[in-house]
Amino acid sequence: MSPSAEFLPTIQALVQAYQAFQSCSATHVRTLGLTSPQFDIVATLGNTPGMTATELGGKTLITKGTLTGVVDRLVARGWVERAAHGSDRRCQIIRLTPAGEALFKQAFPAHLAHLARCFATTGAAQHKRWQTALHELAGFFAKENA
Amino acid sequence: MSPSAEFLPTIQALVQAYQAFQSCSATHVRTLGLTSPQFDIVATLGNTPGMTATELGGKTLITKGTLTGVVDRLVARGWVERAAHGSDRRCQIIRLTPAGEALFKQAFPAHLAHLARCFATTGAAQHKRWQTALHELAGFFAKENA
DNA sequence: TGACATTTGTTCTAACACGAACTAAATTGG
DNA sequence: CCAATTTAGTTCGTGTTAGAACAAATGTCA
Repeated sequence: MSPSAEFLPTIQALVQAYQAFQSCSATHVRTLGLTSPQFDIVATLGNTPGMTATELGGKTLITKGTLTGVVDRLVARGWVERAAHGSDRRCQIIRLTPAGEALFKQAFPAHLAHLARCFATTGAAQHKRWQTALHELAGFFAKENA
Repeated sequence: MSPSAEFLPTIQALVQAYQAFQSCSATHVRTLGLTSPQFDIVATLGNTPGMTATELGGKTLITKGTLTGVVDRLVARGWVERAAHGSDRRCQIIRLTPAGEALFKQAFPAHLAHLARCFATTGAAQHKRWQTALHELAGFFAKENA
């Protein structure tokens, strides 16, 4: 059947690692009153003057169609606002409100600390190895899309 | 700000690798007329006598609440059926219909071949390294959940 | 300048995702 | 044997997701 399929365990491991991270991260983020994508956006906008939706989508890996809805909900909660772009009337600047800034200053370090606990016993060398492996792996999939 | 945060690039790389895979895989699966979870279920049920929903959810990493809906849609398309469990009336056996078997025999090798093309230039040693790295990584997140 | 193409963000549809609440069936303890 | 608990699967509410179609604004180029 399958010629060799030695790559299947790799894929399985990738999915498992991702889901384990997602579960660990999302569960904690929810205790802060946010969903994962919402946290992602607040974290990306923190300590910046704001950015366009396209730029924000690029950094957070959220599709533009999805981004509209996520930002809508953040706007509804008063953490984010849409402002006009100076020169391009198609664009908007999406940025944190003061309430959003306050949320960022509280939630971001809290979540960072949570993640740091997962990696308490790891060193820089291990991270380098992981990052190398993951970048290689991503490259093989990206290659197909081009 | 952040104490060290040397783990952030690792997480970023993990998310990127996963999304690259998802995108590459889902795009191809869609050309076969299936969504990713649907393919996952058909692939899991292929060459088996069927299994309970709990078992199926465990293998595919799909939550039971989600599984109901995905299986519903597969049943509606005539690829999957729910049968009574012999001894436990709470359980059902979820299994492929003949049409589902036919789909499996066609779609599974096709998708495997697509993935194999991504990894055409890799060897067993590289897969071993990747799998080791990913299992380590997953372990650090799973540890937190326990 | 003016037709054409590109870019930006929204809307729409279908599907997935997760937790929580729920029903029914089985299991356990006393 | 029966009450209390556990397990299996569905339903529900909210939110995310991707892709396609769309309108408005901008850019290109002859």
